[in-house]
Amino acid sequence: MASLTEGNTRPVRLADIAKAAGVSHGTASNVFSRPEIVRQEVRERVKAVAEAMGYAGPDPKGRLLRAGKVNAIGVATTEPLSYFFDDPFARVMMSGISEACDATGAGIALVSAGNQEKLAWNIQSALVDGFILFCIEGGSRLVELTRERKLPFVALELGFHDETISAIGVDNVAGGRLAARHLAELGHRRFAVLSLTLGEDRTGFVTPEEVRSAIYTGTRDRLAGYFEELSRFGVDTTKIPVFETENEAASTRAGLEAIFAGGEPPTAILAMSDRMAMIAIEWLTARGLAVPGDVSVIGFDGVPDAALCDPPLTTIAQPITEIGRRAAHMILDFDGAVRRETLGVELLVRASTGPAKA
Amino acid sequence: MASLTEGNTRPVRLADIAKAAGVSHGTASNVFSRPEIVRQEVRERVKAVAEAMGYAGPDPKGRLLRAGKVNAIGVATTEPLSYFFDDPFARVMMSGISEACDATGAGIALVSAGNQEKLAWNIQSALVDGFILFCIEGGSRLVELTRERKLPFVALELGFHDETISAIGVDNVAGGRLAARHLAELGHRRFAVLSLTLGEDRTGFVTPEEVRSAIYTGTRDRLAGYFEELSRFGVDTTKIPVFETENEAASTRAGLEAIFAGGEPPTAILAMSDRMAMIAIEWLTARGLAVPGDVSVIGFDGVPDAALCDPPLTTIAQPITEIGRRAAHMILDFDGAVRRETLGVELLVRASTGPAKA
DNA sequence: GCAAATATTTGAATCGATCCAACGAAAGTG
DNA sequence: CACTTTCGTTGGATCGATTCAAATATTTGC
Repeated sequence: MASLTEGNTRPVRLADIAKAAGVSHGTASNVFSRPEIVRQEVRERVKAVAEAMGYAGPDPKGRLLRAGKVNAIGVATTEPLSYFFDDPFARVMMSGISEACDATGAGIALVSAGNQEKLAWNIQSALVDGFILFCIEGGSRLVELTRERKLPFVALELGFHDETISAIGVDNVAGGRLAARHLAELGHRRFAVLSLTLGEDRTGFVTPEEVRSAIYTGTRDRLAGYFEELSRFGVDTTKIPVFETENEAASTRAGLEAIFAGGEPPTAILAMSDRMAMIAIEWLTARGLAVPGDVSVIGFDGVPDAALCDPPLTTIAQPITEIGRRAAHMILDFDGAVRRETLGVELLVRASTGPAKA
Repeated sequence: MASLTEGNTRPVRLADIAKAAGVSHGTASNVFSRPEIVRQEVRERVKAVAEAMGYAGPDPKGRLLRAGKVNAIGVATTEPLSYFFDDPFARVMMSGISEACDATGAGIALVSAGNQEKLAWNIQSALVDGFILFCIEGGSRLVELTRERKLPFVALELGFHDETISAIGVDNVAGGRLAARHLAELGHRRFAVLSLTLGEDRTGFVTPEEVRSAIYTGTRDRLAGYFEELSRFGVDTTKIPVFETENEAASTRAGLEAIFAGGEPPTAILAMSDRMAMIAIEWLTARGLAVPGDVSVIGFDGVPDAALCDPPLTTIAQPITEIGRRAAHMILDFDGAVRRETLGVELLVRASTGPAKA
């Protein structure tokens, strides 16, 4: 009856099998990891014993310690885990990462955490060979934490001006210019910008000084691109309202309210993400303003949904999948070097932009 | 110069720190894992030494072996990894899983493999505390492989009639009936079915005998639901063409071609997935057939995209997020019991179904 | 000032495998 | 028949931590 009571018996280990089969643990190990070097008779006996004892196969936990390599790359963010499946930008990026991982047989471990403390723990204890960081918000902390693990990592979006870390991003200045030129050439002269965050935990209109001292250089560069190009067309960029949102519905709508509360509403909106752009289109339409009849809207990112909204969104497309693929390869083929890659962007003209109203 | 040559020096271990700081490794370990029980002076000294020597913190690989728990759940499929981010059904499901994992602080490891051999290896070596299996194709092999790991696991969709494994799925018979009744009540009498696979690696029209011997009971049950309900309305179900597809564009279109090649085209299509339903709508529209004017189409799943297509899809909605949540909890709160849960489905009437043409 | 109570530290044991130098046995060679 | 190969097997070392009973140090109480 003892055997019945001890229902919670510990699992059989390789050593147990070895002893029961009367072979050394070295041989038992070989039966599973390099069966070809073990004599057939022995191999079969050991396998039979393993089967009989209910052995689950070599435990990866043990193997891992010896082998050193996990064969998985961690993708980390400060957003909740569902971000990876809900956010269109993240999804396309993950698709690119998946592709590279599939090709090499590596796995993907998703790492995230709501609060700071858990984030630290999760980064510290993730079983991965390297990290890809989604530097959305709280990015600097994420980078610090990851740096301490002393594993290879890449930051997506060259958010911070830190040349010591590997990063992949797009030419934000060029993207900004492309967007601005497109609208300017359509005759627009009154603009408003829906901006991504410039620092942490901020929202609302921003002043030119705040722009200059921005932590997030990605945001700053897009803005710089917009402004540089618009000044060439003689637009007084100091008059352009720039509203910083959290890249979601509530703050974006608040921004639109604020922007359109003024006396001279813009005829074109430069949104720094497709998400904001789509929210803007919805808001404008609901307000009875025609897009692009009354107001033109241009996005940034080039997520698939942007092609499907009504009207289809004109936007600056990033090579999102390619960024993901490259990021994964940077980790998978890590050689110790710090790499910073900047990819090009492309203007995708669809139907949300049109000539300025006369 | 020796120090320069040995650039590839092995990383510092906890034991190195202990020695350098003149404490036992037990104490060194405590400094990191239970700092409160170490005298402040010692704690600070050890931390300083660690910092100076460039210690990356306790290696999770080592910790893991001792601790035994990974604190991550594996989600496995035989599809490529990108399936998790591309497929709408999978995405919603993952969202539910993420939610549960976020709440408990667990991580998610994505496991997949194109070929059989890699699949086996990936399942065997995944560092997880349990598995959630997406039993799409090759599901039975996936289940066998996973069973051998002797870790808790749940199959999504009670695909196989194996009462010994935990599974979560929906009442497919009820779903089939709901769909069939809806169309029958709209006056339809000529149907065609776009079916998910009944066995492995199959495609094309299926005979009633094949239906009876189907491996995938999910598919079989939906079909059974359709047929049971339609017979009540006096429809001769033996005349209904059932075309098995691979749930993607090419084979679905091939099915439609085949179905509409016959003399008496159907006025309503019962699709076993929203994906096929949406492909069908596209195909029909391109062919000049109005939906639902000429042909009504009903789907199955209730993925978000289905609400957005044109016309919005009438479908049988599964509580996808809830399934994901429950699956994750089954692993996270595993108690040794085999659980089989069947959730209800719901008819979502939108615009892709209408009265049969007089 | 001394015993008891409490706070720290130690070091061996453990987690579950893989690797590898060394060794014994069988087979091949001149 | 002695001598080298080849093939299989052995068992100790190692991967990098955590844990815990025992040893030692420090306080506290009287």
